[in-house]
Amino acid sequence: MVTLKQIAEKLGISITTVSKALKDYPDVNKKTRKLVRETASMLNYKPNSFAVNLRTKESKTIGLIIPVIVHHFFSSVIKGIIAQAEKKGYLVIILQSNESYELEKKQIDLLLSKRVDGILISLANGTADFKHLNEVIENDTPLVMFDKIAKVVKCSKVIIDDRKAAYKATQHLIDIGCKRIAHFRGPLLPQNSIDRFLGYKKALIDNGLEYDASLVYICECGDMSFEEGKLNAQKLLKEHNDVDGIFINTDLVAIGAMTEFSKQGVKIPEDINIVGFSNWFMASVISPSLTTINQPGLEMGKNAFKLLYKEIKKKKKNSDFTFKELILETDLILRDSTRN
Amino acid sequence: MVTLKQIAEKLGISITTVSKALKDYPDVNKKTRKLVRETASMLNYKPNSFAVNLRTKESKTIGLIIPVIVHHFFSSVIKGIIAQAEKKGYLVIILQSNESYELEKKQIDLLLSKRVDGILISLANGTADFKHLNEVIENDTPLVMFDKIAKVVKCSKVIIDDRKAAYKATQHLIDIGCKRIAHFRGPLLPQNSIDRFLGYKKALIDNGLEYDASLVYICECGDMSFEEGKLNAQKLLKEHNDVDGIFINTDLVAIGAMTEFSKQGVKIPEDINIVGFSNWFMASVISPSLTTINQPGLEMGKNAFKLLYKEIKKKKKNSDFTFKELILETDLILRDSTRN
DNA sequence: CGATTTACCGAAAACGTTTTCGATTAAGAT
DNA sequence: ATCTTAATCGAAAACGTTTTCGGTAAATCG
Repeated sequence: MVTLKQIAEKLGISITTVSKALKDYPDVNKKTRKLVRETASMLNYKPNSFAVNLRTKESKTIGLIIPVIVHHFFSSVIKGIIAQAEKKGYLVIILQSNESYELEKKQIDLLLSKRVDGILISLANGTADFKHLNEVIENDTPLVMFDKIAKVVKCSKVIIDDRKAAYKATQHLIDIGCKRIAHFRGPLLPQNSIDRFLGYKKALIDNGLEYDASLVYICECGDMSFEEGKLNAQKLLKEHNDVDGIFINTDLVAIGAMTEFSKQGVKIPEDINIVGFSNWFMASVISPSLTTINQPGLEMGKNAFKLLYKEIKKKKKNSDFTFKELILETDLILRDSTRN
Repeated sequence: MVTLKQIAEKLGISITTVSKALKDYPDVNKKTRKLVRETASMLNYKPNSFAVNLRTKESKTIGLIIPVIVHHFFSSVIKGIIAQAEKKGYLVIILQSNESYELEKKQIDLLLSKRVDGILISLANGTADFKHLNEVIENDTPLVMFDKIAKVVKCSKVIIDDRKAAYKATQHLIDIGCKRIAHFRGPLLPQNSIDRFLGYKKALIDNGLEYDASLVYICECGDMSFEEGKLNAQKLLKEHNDVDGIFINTDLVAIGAMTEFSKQGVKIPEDINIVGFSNWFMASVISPSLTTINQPGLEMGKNAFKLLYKEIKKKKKNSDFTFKELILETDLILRDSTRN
């Protein structure tokens, strides 16, 4: 591997001058600059990034912690982040927390010890304690959270208005005439889950419908899944035969439920109307296609990186920075799982 | 940020001793070792990885270049790689080539200049030139390719036997009585596409069926997609009314085709039997569910990293290394899109 | 008791940059 | 001829670690 020193020796000048020439410093002769550049590219010189990192105290690398990777929404977010980061010359290290708080903690530590320039995170469902995140902030490492966030932590965030979106979804069910609307809410903890539930509840009450807690199905299992949808559908059919609409926390669960319903001869949307959440690609492809809320993963990823980037820049200039909370718009996408 | 120097000063000993104590060198007194460890953790010391990298000439980081991220198979591969890497203390930087040869080239350069310890890559559909890959090898950076590989390049590889799998898929169509079997082969270039086509062709010939080139549909567009399936299905219906089976290059295209068929009143599997490829999760969920070939993404990712890791280790020890080509098993998964 | 071994410690070089601060020379001004 | 200014270069420190190689003192041995 060729170094500045080798170029310097070959040209009979100092390392300093070579370094400055390559960075186009005005205090080196234009002819020398040209000469240096030429021999550098001739020798295929590439700066040793380890040395550069050490000297400049930055690695042009950020860390990303995400609950799951094999997931339409999250992989879209990843794509958005990587695309935006590449534009600004940043690389991204990806870690999967697997919805585990313990792993998440370790991974934060790992990233801090690697001295990444910033951290992007979407929380695991289980994290209720935020010491590790505050450690990042105390460490003076820029941090931005997206989608699954903790409101308490003082950092920038990019989210959707889950409550509003859930309200919109439920309102749609009411508008098309549903009277008994159930809700599959998924796990208890994450803020999204809570907010979507609250939006659902508020829509019912605002429209003069009774809120019945027995119509809300919680997921005991750790991860949202197809199976969960099937199980909840089975339970629902046993316990309530008057339900005519369901607002379901996430598309995959909705698809599981639909599979179970069609297996048991329950017609969608004739017998039960279903609205999902996220707009997975799959939702447009199954039959009947699934009415759902569009969750803009790509945009979320891009914006999360943009916020992080701003903070990194500010930190470098030592100017102070105020946290932003960005709320992205969502749309209700009408399809065949709800009647018009 | 606390450094070795600060610990040394606090304890009145040398930097050397502190460093050695933290690495449990036998030539430092056990009491000193303990003392150093304690004050280090008290001061929350974390080694400066920039300095460590520079000194040890390794970053414990590998690069991964992948054509697309939002993709069931590829995101599974990513998960496998990350999981395995984490076990061995490696981090992974992910880049998306977006099926573009130009981008792929730039990204290779980027990773080399970042001095990653190794590179994992699945080729873009368009890459027919392999200079950039040979550059990696000349650079003495361990390289392993997976799934979309170039046979010519001298490095380790992990793949499936696309030809055999395609043969198996086509044989299944023949076994259930299909006489006119079409093939949607996707783009021309990548090796997988070629091999799957060859497997399809060989199965026909081995079974005494005529190979008809007009039954093979190529994709003009760059990326395999749902739309491509629809388009090909439309064309097929116009051009050939006697086709009773199709082997389709990838599940997403198959699902697009099925959507078009059911829209046009063609019944599956009664009128046309369909076999896909990859076993996307979606394939099990749509109706009718899709018979397909199981492509073990997670395993592929894990094994790709394992091979890379071995090579990295060997390189460190300066012992020589022979490239391995790992071929993973695939299964035909019978579902409702083919009759039994 | 002198010689050898053992246990423990530290000085210093090295990794390859970046950047500050002088130094030198030549040109221009007086 | 002297002084100022501009143009061009380089020495050296610094970033924080790892590791080699000696050095000292105490312990062991003959």
